[in-house]
Amino acid sequence: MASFNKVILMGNLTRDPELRMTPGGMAICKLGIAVNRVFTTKEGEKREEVTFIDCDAFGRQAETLSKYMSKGRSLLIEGRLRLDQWESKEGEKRSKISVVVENFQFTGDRGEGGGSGESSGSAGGSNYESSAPPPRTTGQQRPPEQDIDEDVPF
Amino acid sequence: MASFNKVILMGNLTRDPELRMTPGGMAICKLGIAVNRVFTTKEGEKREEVTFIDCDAFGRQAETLSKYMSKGRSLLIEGRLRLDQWESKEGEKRSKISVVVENFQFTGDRGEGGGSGESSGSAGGSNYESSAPPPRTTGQQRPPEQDIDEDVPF
Amino acid sequence: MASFNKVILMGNLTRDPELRMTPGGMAICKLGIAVNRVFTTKEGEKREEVTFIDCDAFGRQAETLSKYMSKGRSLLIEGRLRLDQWESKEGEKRSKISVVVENFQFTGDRGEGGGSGESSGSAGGSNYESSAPPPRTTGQQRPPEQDIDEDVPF
Amino acid sequence: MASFNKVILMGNLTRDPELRMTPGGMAICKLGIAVNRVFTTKEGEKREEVTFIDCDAFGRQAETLSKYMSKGRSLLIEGRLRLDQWESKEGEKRSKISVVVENFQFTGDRGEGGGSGESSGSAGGSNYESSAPPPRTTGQQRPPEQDIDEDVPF
DNA sequence: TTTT
DNA sequence: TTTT
Repeated sequence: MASFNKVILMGNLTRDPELRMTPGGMAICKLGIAVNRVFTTKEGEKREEVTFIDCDAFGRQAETLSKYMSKGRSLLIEGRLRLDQWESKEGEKRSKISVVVENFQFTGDRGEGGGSGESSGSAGGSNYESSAPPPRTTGQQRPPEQDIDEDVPF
Repeated sequence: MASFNKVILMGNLTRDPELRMTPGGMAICKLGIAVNRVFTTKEGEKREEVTFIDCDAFGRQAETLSKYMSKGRSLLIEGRLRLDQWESKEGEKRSKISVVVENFQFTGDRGEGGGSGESSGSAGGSNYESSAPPPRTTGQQRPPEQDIDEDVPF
Repeated sequence: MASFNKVILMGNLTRDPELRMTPGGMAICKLGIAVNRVFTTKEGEKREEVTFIDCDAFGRQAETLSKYMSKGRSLLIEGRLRLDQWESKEGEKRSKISVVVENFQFTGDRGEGGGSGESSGSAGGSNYESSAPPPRTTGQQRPPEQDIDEDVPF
Repeated sequence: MASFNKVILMGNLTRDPELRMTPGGMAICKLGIAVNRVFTTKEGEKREEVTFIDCDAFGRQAETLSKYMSKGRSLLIEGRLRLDQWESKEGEKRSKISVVVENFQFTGDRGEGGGSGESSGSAGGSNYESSAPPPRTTGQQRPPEQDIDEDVPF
């Protein structure tokens, strides 16, 4: 029953981010990323293998990504695998693996400096002895409100 | 400037969790975890290397961990490294690396089933075309409120 | 140009492992894993999302997995995403994301104890001052071929 | 008994790499890395938290890192936590957590392009039907010693 | 200070 | 094609 689902990818955007909005008003940013792997075969030839994968970011992360990212840029993504399943019009079952973005880092291959999907929330940790010290962590997606929610997580 | 800090550990608690409270009312759970690594030396001897590391969880995660975990139990932790620095009374600089827990999973070595540090938050992803589709993800620490926060994350 | 491709999954096998052999004599183990995610919607309903994903292990790891794993068992996998692309007989482009296993851990939901994809290699680290100190790490999944190549890795 | 120990860090070197040699002739590269985390406190102040951590790489990886890295450069490291324990001359027990490097990627904050700790080994995966199919993966960091051990990994 |  |  225990489960874990973590993906960490660094690569380059294969196209400009696409920002959409759900009927419910949630921003979604659709990204395509290419992750290269260079390796040498047993015979000593150099080869490159590319993994193209689609990623979805949500909420404020979606907005940030669509605002600052563009085709070709380098990005580090942390997220989880998600399986989408549907039926084609011909009635065949189809499915696709993509990545749900949970966190990201701009990585500066073009010298863009390092922005991140992290943000609000306070220190967390070393200084929690101080007066109002809500600990915190991986950002935007974990606002101060996080500990308001009261029900047991399982 | 880009940076990333991710730790994923699975091991056993070396002591019962200790629950504390900050002056500001934030719960902190202090954990000790032992992570074993078995390897075979060049000479063919089997050896075991143990890494003992202290971890801190916060907020509702702290409460859940202290409620359900105990010495010896198996736990999967996701978090980040944190450095604490201080001076000993003798005036020497001291420092210590620990782990700030961002997520966890009970792993059932004793058949305890799988609870998790994940919780509230809605679907996220496949069903975002639906009417009220707030995506969501890694849990407790990312409540629905996550996209309320408006400032740019960097 | 920098890239990174890491997946860490824990879940249950959806079928018995399937062991194959390449023409070149390399063992391949094909696995299907189900990774569950339980979450609570904004409206407070509990839901479960499952990600089914195919994984391939190679060499001695393939043999170990096929020998000790079976449908339903729990497994922790570390690996990388791989994209396979081909054309259907109808001439349509098809592609599929799977996971190449680089390391694994048996996780004991059924009390199976903890075996691992790690093996041979010596200490590495704390004891490297000793006489024969070749450090080592993630083992088994790195077949003999790997150390043939002697030149600079980039 | 199941265990897992994975660290992924991206940051900047705090000093030039230091290359040493063990009595047994194994190269060791000692690195200091600084990982920054920027966050906003509950009160809206921006703060930065830095984690300094020491890392050791071995074998050919050690040589590559010492050859191409220098103070200030950006690096992505994958590895595991290791605990060293000793006694001070005063007889106190001391310990220190560091990181054993298992893989790395040069990350181009200064435009250095992307070298990597990966190397030799062949495709792995998509092309394993071909004649010479040794799959491969995380390379270089796994010195020749690793494949000496032939028995089952647990 | 240490767990399986 | 699907596991707990």
